Amino acid sequence: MLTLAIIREKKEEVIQRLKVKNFNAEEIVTRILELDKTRRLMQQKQDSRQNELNTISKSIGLLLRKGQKDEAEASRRKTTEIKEEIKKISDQLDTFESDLNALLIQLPNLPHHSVPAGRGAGDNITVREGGTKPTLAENAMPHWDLARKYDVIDFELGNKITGAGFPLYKGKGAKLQRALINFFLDENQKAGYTEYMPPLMVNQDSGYGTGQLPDKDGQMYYVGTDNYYLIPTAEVPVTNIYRDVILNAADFPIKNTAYTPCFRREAGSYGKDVRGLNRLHQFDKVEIVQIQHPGKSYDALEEMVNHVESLVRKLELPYRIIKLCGGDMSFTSALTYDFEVYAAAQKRWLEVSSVSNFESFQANRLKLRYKEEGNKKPALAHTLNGSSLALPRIVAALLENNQTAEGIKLPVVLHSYAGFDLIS
RNA sequence: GGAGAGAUGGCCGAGUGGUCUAAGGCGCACGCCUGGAGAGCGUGUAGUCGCCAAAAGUGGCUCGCGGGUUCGAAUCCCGCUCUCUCCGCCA
Repeated sequence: MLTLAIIREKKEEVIQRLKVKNFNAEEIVTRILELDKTRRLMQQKQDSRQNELNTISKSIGLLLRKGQKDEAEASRRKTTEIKEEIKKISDQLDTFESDLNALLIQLPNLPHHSVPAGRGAGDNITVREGGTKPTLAENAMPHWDLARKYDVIDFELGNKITGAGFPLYKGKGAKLQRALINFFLDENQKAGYTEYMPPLMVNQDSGYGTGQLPDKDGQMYYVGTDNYYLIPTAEVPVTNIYRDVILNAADFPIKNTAYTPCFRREAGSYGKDVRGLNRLHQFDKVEIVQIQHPGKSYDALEEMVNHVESLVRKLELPYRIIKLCGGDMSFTSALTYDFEVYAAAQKRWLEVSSVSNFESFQANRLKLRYKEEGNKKPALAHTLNGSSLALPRIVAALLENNQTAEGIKLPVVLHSYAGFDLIS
């Protein structure tokens, strides 16, 4: 969430910049500032009364030691009123604080200055494209038909075992998953990322830390017996490593990567969006996370984009990099680049990665800070993450784009990882 | 799942109702000493919300978390979480 400090100091700028995200913050910001002002006044009152009480208590101790019982008794009588007042103020303060917090949580992150205004996907900007779209034969099939033809993914069986959106990979289909995961992790490691294998369920604090809770709890699978959530992305556990942590400036950059299955309820999705591998309830993804010094986070973002681009190029897929407009960006992001690959049989662009800088928005919730040499107070760090990459849509594009009369030809880079070069 | 023990600062560890403003040690930083290093000596060593233009200073809060008792709680009471030991179960 945004810091109170920035709202206090740059009220108008906050309101203006949130308009880029089509968010009218005027009313909330005004109420926040009012509440904040009252809260501070009340705290002053409480602090001074508490100070009085502490002083009296101490003097009672001294009087009793000296044996002056009557004086001690007189002091004790004075405290009743003060205590009542403190109790009253502190109850009010609690209410104000939770009201204030409830409002703060509603404000989305400020978009970076370079983010274009816009309503939705139509206003996004294509930064660059790469690769070449293949020319497919007349009878080219979408990946769900190819998956059946070569018996590599069984959607019906997944349906039987669990339900829709839980495919079952088989034979070379399963091996291809493993190959892609290893390929991505190896590439990430070469780029300086440390590999993690985190828990797949997280507690409420972690869900709150990265922003999935309280608003998007309907998007996560919830294990009520133990009050845990299945992770929708490795971002949640891997970023929460640093919850309530104060780093040294010398610790930057922190670069972590993790492969995990991801679980998403995807309530409300339907139609061609969910056909085949296009949108699943369980899928595999390799994630990269960086914790950065605020002054370096945008360099890190570019570095991450370039890295993800190198992966897509090695897979020989036609792709485009898109800078999201304000209206299409997530609540928590300050700047996001999406990667899309072209699935030639569906003739659709499929999102395979989303690389974002959250600046201090997540860090504020996480209480993730760092200390600068010579600086007394800790400051919020910046967090970034991106997919590198999400598997199902990559597989969809690989199947569709590389279909030939002989079978599906894998890109060279995967041959050694998969142990085969053709699915037939 | 059953029984028991425990949670104190960066770390170890003392503290069972009132100079706890948390002893002592280790670590770290700085200074003195030294040709240099070490040893030794000295000083400092958290977070957070306020007040103050800011620094300095200063008030409140924080001894796992949340309540309670009391003029006063690290210390007493209740609830929760987590850790450890033993038993049971188990890939």
